[in-house]
Amino acid sequence: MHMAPRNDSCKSCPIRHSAVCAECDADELAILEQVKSYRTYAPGEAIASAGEPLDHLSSLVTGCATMSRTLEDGRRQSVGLLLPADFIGRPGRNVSLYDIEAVSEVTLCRFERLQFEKLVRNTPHIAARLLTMTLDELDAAREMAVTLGRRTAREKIASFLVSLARRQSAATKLSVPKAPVVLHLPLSRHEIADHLGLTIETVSRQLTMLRKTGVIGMVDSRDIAIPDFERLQLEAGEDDGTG
Amino acid sequence: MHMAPRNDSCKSCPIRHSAVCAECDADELAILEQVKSYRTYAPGEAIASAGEPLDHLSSLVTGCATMSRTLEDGRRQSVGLLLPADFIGRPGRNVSLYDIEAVSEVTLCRFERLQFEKLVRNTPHIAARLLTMTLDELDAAREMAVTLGRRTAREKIASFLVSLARRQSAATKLSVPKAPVVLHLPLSRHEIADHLGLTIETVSRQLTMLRKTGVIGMVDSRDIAIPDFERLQLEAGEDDGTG
DNA sequence: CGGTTCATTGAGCCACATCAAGAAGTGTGG
DNA sequence: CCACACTTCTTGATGTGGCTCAATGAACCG
Repeated sequence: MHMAPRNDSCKSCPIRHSAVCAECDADELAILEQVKSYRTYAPGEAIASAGEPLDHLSSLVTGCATMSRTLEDGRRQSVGLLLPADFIGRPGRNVSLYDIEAVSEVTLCRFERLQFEKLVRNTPHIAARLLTMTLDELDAAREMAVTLGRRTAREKIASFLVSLARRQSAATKLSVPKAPVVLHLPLSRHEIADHLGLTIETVSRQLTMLRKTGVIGMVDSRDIAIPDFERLQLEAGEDDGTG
Repeated sequence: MHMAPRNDSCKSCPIRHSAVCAECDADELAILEQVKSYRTYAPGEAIASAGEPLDHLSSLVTGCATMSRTLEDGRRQSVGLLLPADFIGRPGRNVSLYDIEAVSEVTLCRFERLQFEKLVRNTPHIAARLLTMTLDELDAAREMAVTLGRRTAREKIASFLVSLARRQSAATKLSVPKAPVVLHLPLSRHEIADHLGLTIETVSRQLTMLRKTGVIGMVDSRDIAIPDFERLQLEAGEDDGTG
């Protein structure tokens, strides 16, 4: 629970143009500068817990986190993978419905809840951006539901790799990853399993199946080579709705 | 594809206080009155199709619809059950990502897309309400992900009944359904199966299991009696995140 | 009445879970 | 530098929840 970098300028912020502040002009940014604060979390550290108060709203600046629910008997399901620019928390609610856990070292750009809610009310650029981001998350959550409900283990793994590759290349401005060569997995097998509603053993087995059939290559257990992205999409049983 | 009631007054609208217009004042309502139009759909009729243009945004006024995706080989997964007050369509996108299908006779209160987007920009009460509703849908979609990914068939069925009972009693202002006695299922076995990532046979079997163990009673195949709501919640493996 | 659709029930099977055992990496202390 | 513990990943053997296939029943309708 260490405080992080003194307030860096928003101008040099890596998520300046993709986070909730993306549409803000210079004046609005100046206000954000005044009320924001950074905080970092170590890998494995809890950022929020289901049912507990969450009195800051934040943007994830660097690192990776998961959002999950654990049932009484220990079954866990991830409901979202948080990457840079993703927003954490819900304006209008001071309790988290999910556990949010840092997977790698995470830096958040935080706003005190009441202050941020006031900003949302008074800053149309923030409200509009927040709406757009929430709608995008909703699409992603529904896509997840299709995967969890109807895809096979193999398709789930392939889908996961595809969506990860897409998000990674979106961050580097290539909307269609032509040859991302190698994809780094931010999650362990266990975390992937929880994300896809599988067990670690099934995740491991399906990854080796994909490797043995040449769909992917494995540099090491966390780095996946994708020689043919379209073939991977095919394995994912993708149906992007444009049919 | 028949046009529905001439423009009824918003004042007598059944979803006046729960739809996207809920927070509007009299002046704002007057504007909505001018640009809205009603349309009804027969049971089974398509309201939108995945990948096809959707040039109206609407509120569902009466009836019930599903939102789903069908994969090439016919596997179908519902990603949402649309009931009165629910919003259909996404501002800023003119294509639907999902099939939306009337399950019963449906009446929509529709707005032409560009007009509505302008309203969102210029009417904070609408923008704020839309954000709140979108955040609620996001919570629901994530809850769905937990159910699809980690609950057993029996728990899925019980969860579904619980959430249906909650939504039904929310519509009638009781936040905790004390004894809703009998719950009407708006969906067929097939539609329930697609909603829960199961087959019709499993849905049928689990319903009879719940009946045989006394958790529910069946008036007929579409009407379920719930003698003890808490017991049903227990069967659902509910973990509402509050502790 | 037959035809059609929807729900239930049974028998058998299979994809994925569970249980169990290595293997490979990583960090710590001597 | 190695020995050891510990964690993560892989692989194999076996079990099972829910799917598939198939038949029957029940409601509706022309």
